[in-house]
Amino acid sequence: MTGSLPLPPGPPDPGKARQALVLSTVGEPEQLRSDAARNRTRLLDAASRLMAERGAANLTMESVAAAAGVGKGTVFRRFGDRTGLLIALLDHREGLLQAAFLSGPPPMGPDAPAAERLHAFGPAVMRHERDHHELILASRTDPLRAYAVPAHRLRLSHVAMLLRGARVEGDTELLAHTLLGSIDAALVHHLTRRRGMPLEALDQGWHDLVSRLGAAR
Amino acid sequence: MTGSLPLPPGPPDPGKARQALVLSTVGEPEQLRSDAARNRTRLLDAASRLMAERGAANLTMESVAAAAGVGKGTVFRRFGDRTGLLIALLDHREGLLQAAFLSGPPPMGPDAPAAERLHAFGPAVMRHERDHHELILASRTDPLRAYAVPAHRLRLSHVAMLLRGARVEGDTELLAHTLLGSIDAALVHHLTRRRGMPLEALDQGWHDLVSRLGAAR
DNA sequence: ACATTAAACGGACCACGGTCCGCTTGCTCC
DNA sequence: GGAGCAAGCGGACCGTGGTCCGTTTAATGT
Repeated sequence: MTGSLPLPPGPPDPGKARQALVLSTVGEPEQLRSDAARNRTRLLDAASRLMAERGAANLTMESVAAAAGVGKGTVFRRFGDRTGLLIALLDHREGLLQAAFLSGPPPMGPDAPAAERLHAFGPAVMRHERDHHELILASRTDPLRAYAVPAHRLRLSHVAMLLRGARVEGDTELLAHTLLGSIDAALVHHLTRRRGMPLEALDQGWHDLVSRLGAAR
Repeated sequence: MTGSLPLPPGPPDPGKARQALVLSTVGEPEQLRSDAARNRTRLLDAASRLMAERGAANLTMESVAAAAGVGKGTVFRRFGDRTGLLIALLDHREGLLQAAFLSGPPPMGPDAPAAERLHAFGPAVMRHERDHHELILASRTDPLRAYAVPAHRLRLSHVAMLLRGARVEGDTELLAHTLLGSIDAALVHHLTRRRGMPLEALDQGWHDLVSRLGAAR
């Protein structure tokens, strides 16, 4: 989230990085000049519409700029590059999922015991990924970039927290990475679409894995 | 491996897909016309040299073609696209690793018990990835493509086999995916380079994970 | 109101990946 | 060794991502 511009604006953030992560549910694009803010929303709307019409693969920066009625340079200034635009777009759609596990009702939300929340987390993420796979996959041009996306970092710290809450022993950060890896969008898509594995089998695999790591339901 | 051309030549493979996977240690580029074969090796040599000189990011298809003394079209004909070239290049370098776990000495090779082989597998893969991270990361443009690379499929079926050999219960294919995901090149690079985690901690995490899945050493 | 200035804008420009198609060349079969 | 032909070749061509820089504009201070 944060819609932080990849390079142009630099890091004006003095000392609240930690809070920024916690608060980074869904994008507060930090203050922009009025014209810039207006163009930002125009661009996201245009991109969203074009993607729905012609698919992510056919989404060109120039067409987005034209549809939003701005110059191409403006798109790059705002989002850094094509991937940045796609990530910003994706960001818009993470709100519900994040609300569900941060503050929603049990079993995902904070009123359920940690182990239960953990068990509920995987299936919910996989369904979210199924629903947005085109955008997610399209935004994965650079394999390293995914780890820097705030939405991913939020998931990671959330899972690590749940592991600790469920009294799972060991390096919880590493285990969280492993758990998230097992429900990675690309893997899920590969297994369900190309290999024909039903999503329920993946749910089962998730529960099995979580249990083996020591978080009984 | 197999260096099978992504699209142009089509699927002339009648009914030995399974054997092909098993045999696909390191590339037998199926029979090519003499000039094509010669150009193929020239191209791989040129690409390898240019990559060493200027880095993977600066490797352009045109420069490779020029360095090999062929036309640009030839490069695309042979490797399909840039990613195909990078994967073919990577293929060349997988030989030692594959030999080590397919037919090398214990603890990786076939003369050790399955659980022990499994424990030895992770650290070996991670070191291989560390040594070739630039090429591996550069070849990961399309997140789905990685699953289709024969080297990956070989690792997958190998790990699944070891899991069965170690009498691990459950969906071994799914578990193998999870295990491989936990030592994915991008993740390892992220954790060691960007997060400063020592590789030994990842080794430890691997042993821990394998043990929790039920393969005691 | 006006001056000042940093930020935003936009489109010409460039480099690279990928395609296309007319030409050439190495194989196979007589 | 020659004919026929599928495979290979190469470079002109095109679309798109990304950069650059001269111009415009919104905010701020007086």
